[in-house]
Amino acid sequence: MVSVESHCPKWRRLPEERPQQILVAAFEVFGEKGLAGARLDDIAKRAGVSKGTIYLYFPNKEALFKEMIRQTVVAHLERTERDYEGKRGTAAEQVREYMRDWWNVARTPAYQVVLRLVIGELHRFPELAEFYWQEVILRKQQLLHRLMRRGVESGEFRDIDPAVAGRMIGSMFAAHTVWACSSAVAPMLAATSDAEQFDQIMDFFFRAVAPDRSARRVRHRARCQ
Amino acid sequence: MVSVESHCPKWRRLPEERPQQILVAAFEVFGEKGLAGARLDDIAKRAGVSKGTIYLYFPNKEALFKEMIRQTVVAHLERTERDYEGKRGTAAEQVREYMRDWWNVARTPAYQVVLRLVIGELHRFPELAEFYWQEVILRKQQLLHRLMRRGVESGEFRDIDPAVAGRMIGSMFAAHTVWACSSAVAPMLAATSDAEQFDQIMDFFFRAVAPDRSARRVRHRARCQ
Amino acid sequence: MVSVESHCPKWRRLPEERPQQILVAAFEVFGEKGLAGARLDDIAKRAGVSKGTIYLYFPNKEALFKEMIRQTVVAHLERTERDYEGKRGTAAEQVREYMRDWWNVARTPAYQVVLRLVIGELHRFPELAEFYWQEVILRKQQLLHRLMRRGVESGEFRDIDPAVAGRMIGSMFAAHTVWACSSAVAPMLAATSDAEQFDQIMDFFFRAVAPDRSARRVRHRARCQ
Amino acid sequence: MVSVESHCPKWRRLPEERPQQILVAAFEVFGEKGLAGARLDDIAKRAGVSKGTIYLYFPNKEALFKEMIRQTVVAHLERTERDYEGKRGTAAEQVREYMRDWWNVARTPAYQVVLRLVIGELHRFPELAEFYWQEVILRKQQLLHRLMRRGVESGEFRDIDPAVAGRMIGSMFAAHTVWACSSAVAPMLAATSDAEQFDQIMDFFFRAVAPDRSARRVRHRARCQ
DNA sequence: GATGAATGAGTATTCATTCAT
DNA sequence: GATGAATGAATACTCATTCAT
Repeated sequence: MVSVESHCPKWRRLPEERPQQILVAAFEVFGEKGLAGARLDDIAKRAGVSKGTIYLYFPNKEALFKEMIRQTVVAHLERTERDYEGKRGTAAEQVREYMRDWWNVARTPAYQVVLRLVIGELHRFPELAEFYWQEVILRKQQLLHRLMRRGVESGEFRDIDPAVAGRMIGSMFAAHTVWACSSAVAPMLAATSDAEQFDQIMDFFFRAVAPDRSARRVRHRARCQ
Repeated sequence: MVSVESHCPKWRRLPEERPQQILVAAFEVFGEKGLAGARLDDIAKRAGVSKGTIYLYFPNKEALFKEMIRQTVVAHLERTERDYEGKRGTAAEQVREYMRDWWNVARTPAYQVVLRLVIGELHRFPELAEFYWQEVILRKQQLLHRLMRRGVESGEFRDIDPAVAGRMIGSMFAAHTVWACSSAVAPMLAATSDAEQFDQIMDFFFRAVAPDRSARRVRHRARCQ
Repeated sequence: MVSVESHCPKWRRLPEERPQQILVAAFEVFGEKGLAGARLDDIAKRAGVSKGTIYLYFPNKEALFKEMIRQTVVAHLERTERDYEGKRGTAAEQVREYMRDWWNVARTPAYQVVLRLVIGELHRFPELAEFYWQEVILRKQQLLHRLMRRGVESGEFRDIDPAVAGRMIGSMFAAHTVWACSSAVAPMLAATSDAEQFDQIMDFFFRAVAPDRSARRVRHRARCQ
Repeated sequence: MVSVESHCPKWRRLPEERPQQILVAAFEVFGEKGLAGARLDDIAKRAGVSKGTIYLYFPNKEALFKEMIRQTVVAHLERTERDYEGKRGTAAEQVREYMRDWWNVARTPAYQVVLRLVIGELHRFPELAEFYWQEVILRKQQLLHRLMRRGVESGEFRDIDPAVAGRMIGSMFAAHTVWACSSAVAPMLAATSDAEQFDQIMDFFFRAVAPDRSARRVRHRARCQ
């Protein structure tokens, strides 16, 4: 978890855990109420500090919100980002393992809160959106691309564009994650356990990328770069 | 399009087009600012009525928001909901046609606005979420289930659980739609045209539900329609 | 008294006397507390309106302050600005009459409040300072210049630079006026009635501009232009 | 310069130059922002101490303000207050010399800052106003009275009430000084140099107090000193 | 019906003051 | 003594809601 002052030198030195307390409280309250709905009073109360103290560490409500997103996402990244390419196993095994990690993280209440906030309010903070894109989505997709490409080369997968494959599995994961935390569509998943959902997605995915019947070996084509 | 007073008898008769003007304006402003960020002044101004007039037709801001969602969704339903079972063609053809309709609707700016609002704020309005579930998601899924079941029975598709298949294609559609309107992940789709995205999803889907190797061949038609 | 909306079209139509009520209350509170010390709650209470109503007519506290100054000064101008040149009488008589008008106005509590505010806070509002200079000080001085010049030409006064004469009598008036409302120096004037003060100033002034002993007629010199 | 603790025993011993540092910083900040506009943070920062340290030497912001005024004024007094009665020269010469000293001091930026603060905010601090009256104004006027009385007795001046003469020249000086530092009326003085202004005031003054025509001639010396 | 002036509760933000270290 | 983190009362400003016209 990256500490606060590494991002913005204008915030004062943290005299212990104050910024973390505040961010934790902010996470809860923003998660419940959204950006506009959250009251600084509530955040302060939940953090066990006074309202003024928040302003000692964050210049305003928006900065607090953005830092909360940033830090949660960073924490998430650090928890999931490992080098899967150095690992042993078939490409399929690696993809499955990587997606399982992602799935586990995505089941986290914290992740779901961030996800809802990201979808609902990120478009108002372009730099934050850019950060999210660069550090979260792009990195995830790039790793997936590498794994898929290896699988294509080894003949485990058919000759699918890795970017398309990454997007497809990403889309299924993202939607299932949002649905899981959205009351509106939760009933759709009610009868299916988390583990089943994961297996269903992976099974669906592997079938879609399974090698064509006739060709075990795939020719490297131009678009695979 | 369902008229306003059918939902709530306490709203007065519509004496021309007042409620529609207001809802249209509300749609724009809520879409830009979200529920909490939208100001009734702005909605009134954009609707060309006075702020007080809004209260002649809607008891408060939340009701206006809910009615806007409801009506947009209803309009959307009416535009897409047709009986695909009576149609001719293979199950795959019918699925593809149905999904194309859905895709076209989902590309609509209006739909994307609703989608963002739904994800961000629907959890605060349980009855609305219930309505959304019943009238949008469930109906869509049930139709898909029927089409899938027919395809399975006819041997066009492998023996997949129709609910799972519906969920998978739904998840891909939903995520691609959200992404298209979310600045955070928009770059991921930038290089791919709408038509390509649709084809990629459908191709991916049909491969995943294709009958097993040993079973009878399914005629794949030129997938560029 | 110039009405409010003639200055700034962005303020809404005044639906009777609302802006005046507010300005009158603002005048009192600002006069007692100064710009920073005045609370909008107090102004609203004293005006008999709610706090929000103030914002219906004035975009913020500063604008209210500035408008109050502007309007008081304008009112003052309209009360004093007459054409003294068309009047009959010697230049000395006209000067005396004009200064008496000024004196009377300057004794007004309102004027003293404005004066203190002007000296204390005007330097933060350059446009307002410019307005004050153009509309109040410059106009007064220019009229004085004309009167003095006539007196010099007619031989009633010695060949004094009208600008200097205007500045001198202005300085005495200004200081006496500030002193009268300043607790710090009020004791200095305590023993002297208003009428006496006026007579003393005028007597002092006329002696200082009295023609030189030897010359009844004054030669027009270059600097009198 | 009167040291701090002679005024208020509750302030602790000065352990070097701390209080002076603070007062100097306070002078600058109060001068720029006024009483209410000045922030203790800024004063502390400019003094190079922590905010808490200010409270070691001054019980609160107002006391700091008052002490600053007091000390500036005292310093001013000590710089100008000399015994002019023991000096040689005519009364007119002594008046001129005394006024020149005053004028020089009044041109000081520091004095102008104090002047603005005094006019704008002194009315809220009656004891400070009393102090100002006793120590600044009264002492100045009394010395002027003595000089004037001597001049009247010697026939240099006409038989004018010394208090009135003192008030008149004081009023001209005060106003010119305020004007010089007030953006609102600064243009009025722009074309006239400091030295010219002084000469104009003194010339105007000496003419107004010159002995009547019939009385004995007063030697007017080259008024350009 | 329609208006828009009026309301006042609600909230972000500031800053003088305190006090544990 | 000195610090500066913490406090929370104070206050400008907003905006959903009401209601007299």
